[in-house]
Amino acid sequence: MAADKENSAHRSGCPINLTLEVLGDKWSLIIVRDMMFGNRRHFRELLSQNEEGIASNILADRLRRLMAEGVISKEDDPSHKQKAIYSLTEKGIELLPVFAMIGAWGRKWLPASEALSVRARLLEEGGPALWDEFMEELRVEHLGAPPHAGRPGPGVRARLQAAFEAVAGGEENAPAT
Amino acid sequence: MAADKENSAHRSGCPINLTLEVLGDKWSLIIVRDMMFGNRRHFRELLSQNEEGIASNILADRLRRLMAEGVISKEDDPSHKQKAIYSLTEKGIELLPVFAMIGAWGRKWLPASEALSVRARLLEEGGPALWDEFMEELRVEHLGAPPHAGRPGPGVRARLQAAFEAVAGGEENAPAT
DNA sequence: CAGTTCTGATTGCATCTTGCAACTGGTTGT
DNA sequence: ACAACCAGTTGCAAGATGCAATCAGAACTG
Repeated sequence: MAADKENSAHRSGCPINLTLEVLGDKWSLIIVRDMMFGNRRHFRELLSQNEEGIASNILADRLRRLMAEGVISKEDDPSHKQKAIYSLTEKGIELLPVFAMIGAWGRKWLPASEALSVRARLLEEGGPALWDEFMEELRVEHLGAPPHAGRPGPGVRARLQAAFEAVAGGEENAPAT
Repeated sequence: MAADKENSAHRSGCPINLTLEVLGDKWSLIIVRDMMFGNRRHFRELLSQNEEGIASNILADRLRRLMAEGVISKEDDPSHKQKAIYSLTEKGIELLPVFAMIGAWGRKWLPASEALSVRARLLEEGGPALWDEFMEELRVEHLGAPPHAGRPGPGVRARLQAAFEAVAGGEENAPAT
């Protein structure tokens, strides 16, 4: 049923337009963000731990669309017959630079909260080198790629999370790890 | 001017979420794209020369929202008592890196047409240096900033347009200058 | 100076999308 | 057996979108 992906008559062949046709709504990128930076992989995690309060039918619909577009994938959780694990594909992982730029713009021009801006700031300051390191990490976690040798210490997400908690600790309840 | 920007009860203070609340729909970025890369400054130009066929009521609504958010501004055209000129603000101009990243992703992962991908490719290859040059150019055109001395030859948009026409010339009718 | 065209929009209406709350069928833990 | 948990689905109201027609004022055209 997901075989018909190309026949849906795009508005135009412009790369920006095509991207907007896939991701141009208020929820799709929020879900990818939670998977990427919050490491949420199950339906319930994406539903209940979502900062913005997504509805379950919207979540189900967007997960379906993102799968059809090949941005994420879904497998059975071997430990729980009923649990599904959602993963980013390479196509999804490579949205990281887009997030970095969007985060930088939002941090500069919109009333972003101090705590939630820390990740964006670090990602911006780290530049392409940090993005590459994070993307490598995501490939290990989501695609099962072999881990890079000679890269000890906490991963990029752990570092971003630690920085967030250092700022958020005193002002609000920190979300579960 | 837009004094009531903070009171609209955001879903969350996350920079990515806030950006999506402003630009997360299928048309807003299309309009900014046409203003930025197509140099369209009038309602009619944005309406009739739009590749994707935006409806006039949607265009009017989005122009209103983008103005309320401070991404664009509107002035009277002195030559025509009825014409309005829309301009990018600094906030709007600084969306360029976001476009560059979105364009790069769309070009790589979606079925973008050859001709319409050329601009995205050049923007990607040019990197931050080219983006800065283009943003300076936009500041001159849209904000009335003094032009940089010692930068002769065609501007960035003209170069992107020339590259587009070189590819599109043989396969389709080129849009009017 | 009448008629046509051009300007930036607005209106009505049908259809698609979104949001909320309740609910389902099955699984797991006690 | 029973409650809690899992990934969703369903029904319905409200809002957003798309299309075509229309509008009023300003500007060219003869």
